[in-house]
Amino acid sequence: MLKRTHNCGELREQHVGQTVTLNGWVNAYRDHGEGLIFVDLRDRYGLTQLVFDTRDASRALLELADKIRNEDVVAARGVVRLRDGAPNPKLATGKIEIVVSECQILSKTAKPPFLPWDDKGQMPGEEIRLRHRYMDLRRPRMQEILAKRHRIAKVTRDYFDEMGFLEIETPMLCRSTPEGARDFLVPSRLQPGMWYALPQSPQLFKQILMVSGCDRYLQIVRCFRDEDPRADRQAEFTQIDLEMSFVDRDMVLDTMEGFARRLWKVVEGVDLPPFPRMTYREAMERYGIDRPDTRYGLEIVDVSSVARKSDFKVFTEALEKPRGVVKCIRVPGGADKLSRKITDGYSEWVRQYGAGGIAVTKVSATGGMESGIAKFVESIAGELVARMDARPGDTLLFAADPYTPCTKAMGELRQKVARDLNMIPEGKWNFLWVIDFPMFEFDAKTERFYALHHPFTAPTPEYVEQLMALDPKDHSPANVDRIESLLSAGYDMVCNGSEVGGGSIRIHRQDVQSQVFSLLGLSPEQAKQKFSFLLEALSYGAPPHGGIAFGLDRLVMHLCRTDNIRDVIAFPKTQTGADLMSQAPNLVDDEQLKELHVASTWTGDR
RNA sequence: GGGGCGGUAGCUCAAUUGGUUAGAGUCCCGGACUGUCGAUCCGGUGGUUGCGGGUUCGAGUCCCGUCCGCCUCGCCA
Repeated sequence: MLKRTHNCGELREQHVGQTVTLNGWVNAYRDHGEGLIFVDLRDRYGLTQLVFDTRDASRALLELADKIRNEDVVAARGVVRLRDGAPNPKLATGKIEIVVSECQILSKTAKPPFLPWDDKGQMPGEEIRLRHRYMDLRRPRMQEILAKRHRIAKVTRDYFDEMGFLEIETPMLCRSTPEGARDFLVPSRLQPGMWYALPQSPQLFKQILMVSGCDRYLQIVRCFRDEDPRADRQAEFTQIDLEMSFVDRDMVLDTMEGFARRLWKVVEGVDLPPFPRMTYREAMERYGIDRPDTRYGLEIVDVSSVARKSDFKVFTEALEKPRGVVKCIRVPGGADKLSRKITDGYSEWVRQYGAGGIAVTKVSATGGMESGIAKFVESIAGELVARMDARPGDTLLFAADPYTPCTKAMGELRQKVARDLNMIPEGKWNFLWVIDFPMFEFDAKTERFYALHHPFTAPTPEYVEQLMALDPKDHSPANVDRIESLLSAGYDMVCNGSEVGGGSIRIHRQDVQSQVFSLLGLSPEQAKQKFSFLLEALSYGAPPHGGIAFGLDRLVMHLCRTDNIRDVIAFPKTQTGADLMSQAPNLVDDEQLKELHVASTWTGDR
C-alpha cells in the first residue's frame, strides 16, 4: 500500500511543492465528470482535499477516482499545491490541495448505514448510532471526545505521579459485600456453588494498600453497579480512585482540589478559584440537595415560622404533621415569565418527589400579594415579602410538606425553574466541597441505621468519643437523634450541581470500626464473616488514611459539555444493559453453564 | 417494578378527520458536467409503517398486548 507521509489535518501552505501520501476515509466527493473530481479525505486529524484532474493525470486514474464513494478507505499520493479555486476557510487545510498522481482504494465500503457527519438536523437516532458504533465514532465530535478523555486520564496520571502516588491494580473478581448497590455476580467453575462479585469500587483493597504501606495509591478503574442507568449513570463506569496515608481531611481536600485545578487549567485553560466548603446541612437548607448548583440564586427559604401565622389550611395542616415545613422560592420577575400553565405544571411535576403540590402567588406593584393563594396569605404578606426580600413582579413558589419530600421537591424545582427560565449562566465553573455529612440515617421501616456514605467512613475527630459511648441497640427517639447527629469526615466535590467525586477519612481503629458495624446492625460475627480481612488488616497497624473517588465519566461529560454519559464512553450500554453493537448480553451454551454449575430459572421466551 | 415520550425507505422526516397506488431530502445505482467546498442537473432502485391481535366497508392513523430506544421515580452504601 501507499503508506502515509502526513495526516489529513496537517498540510499547509508551507508544504506546497512537496510530494506527499495521505491515507483516510472519503468524507465527501464532488464529481465534475470524467475530467475533474474532488475528494475530501478524512482521518482523526482533519480533512484534506484531493483533486483528480485529467490535465495532471492519466485517464486510468480518473476512471479509478470515478468509482470512489463516501467512506471508502483510500491512499493517495501527489503534490501539494495552492488551490486553483478559492480557498475554503472552513478547513484548516483549506488553502491547499493534493494533485493526485497515484491512488489506491484500500477498502471499498458497503452502503453505509449513515454518514459520520456532525450534522445538526440529520443526526441518526441513538439506537442506530449505538448499533453501528464504529461509524458513529468516526464523527469528528466523537473523536474529539475520545481524545479529550485520553487527555484527562493522562493529566490525572501525571498530576498524581508528581504527588508521589503509585498506580496499583486491584482484583475484578471479588467477594460480594453486603449493602451498597446490587452486585454483578460471576459463578466459580473451580468451587461449585460459589460466586465472585465484580467490584462496586476497590474501596477495601485501597484501604488495605494503605495498611500495606503503599502510602499513596491511584487507579483509573472500572466499577460495576447493577442498578438502573440514567442519563449520567451507567452500570459499568470508571472511577479515578485515590487513597492517602497519614493525612487529615484538609490534606486530602487540598490535594484533590489541586488535581481539579490542574485538570481545568490544562483542558479548559481556566484558573479555578479556591473551592468554598459548605456543610451538608447548609446545602440541604439553602439548595434542597447535597450537590448544590451555585451558579444562580433561587435559594430555598424556610418560611414555616411565618406560614404558621396564616389561616391557609394547606400551610397550617402541613405544619401540624411530624417534621412539617413550608419552604419558598422567590423567582425574580417571575410574574411575567411564569404563566399559570407553567406553575400548574410545576405543581403536578413535584408530586414525583412526594410533595403535595406547589402554591403560587405574586408580589404586586404595591408590595402586597396578588393572584394564586394571595387571599389566604394576606395577613402575612408583609412578613413574607420581608423574609423573601421580594420585589414587585416576583413570583413566590411554596411547598408545604414533611421535611424530606418538601426539601427534595424544592431542590429539584429550583433546578427546573433555572433551566426553564434560562437562568444558568454559560461558561461558569462553580466548584465546592460539601462536608460534615451525617454518618447515619435511621430508616423507620426497617428499624435500622444506614451509612450515608459507607461503613468505613470515620466520624470527624470531635465525634469519635461520642460515637464510642453510644448504645447501638437503643432505638429510642432520643438515641436515634444522638446517632443521627454524628458527623462524618466525608466530603463530596461538586461541580455546577453535579457530584464529580466523593470520599472520606477512613476508620483506622479496629474498635471504632466494630462500633460502626454494630450501629449498622451487623453483629460481631456477621462483621467478622463479611469483613474479617479488613478488620484483621486494621488490627495490624493501620495508618490514619483517607481518599476519594472521582467519576471519570462525569468529569469528561463536563469538559465535553454533554449531558449524555453514553457520549463519553466508546462502547456504552442501553437502559436495559444491552450493547446494541455486539448484542450482549446473550445466550450461552448449555455446556458453559454446566461447567459453572449454574442453571437458569428463566422460563419466558427467548 | 411505576410514570412519560418515541418507533414510517439504509438514514432524517412528512402523510389533513380513519379514505386513491405511503411521499420528500439524503445515501446508494446509472447518466451529464473542468474549480468544487457535505457541488449542480437528469433518471432509477429502495416500504411486512417494530411485532402480534382487535375494531372498521377501510388502519401508518383508533383499541389491547408485546419488543426496542430515550427521559424519569424507586434504586444507585
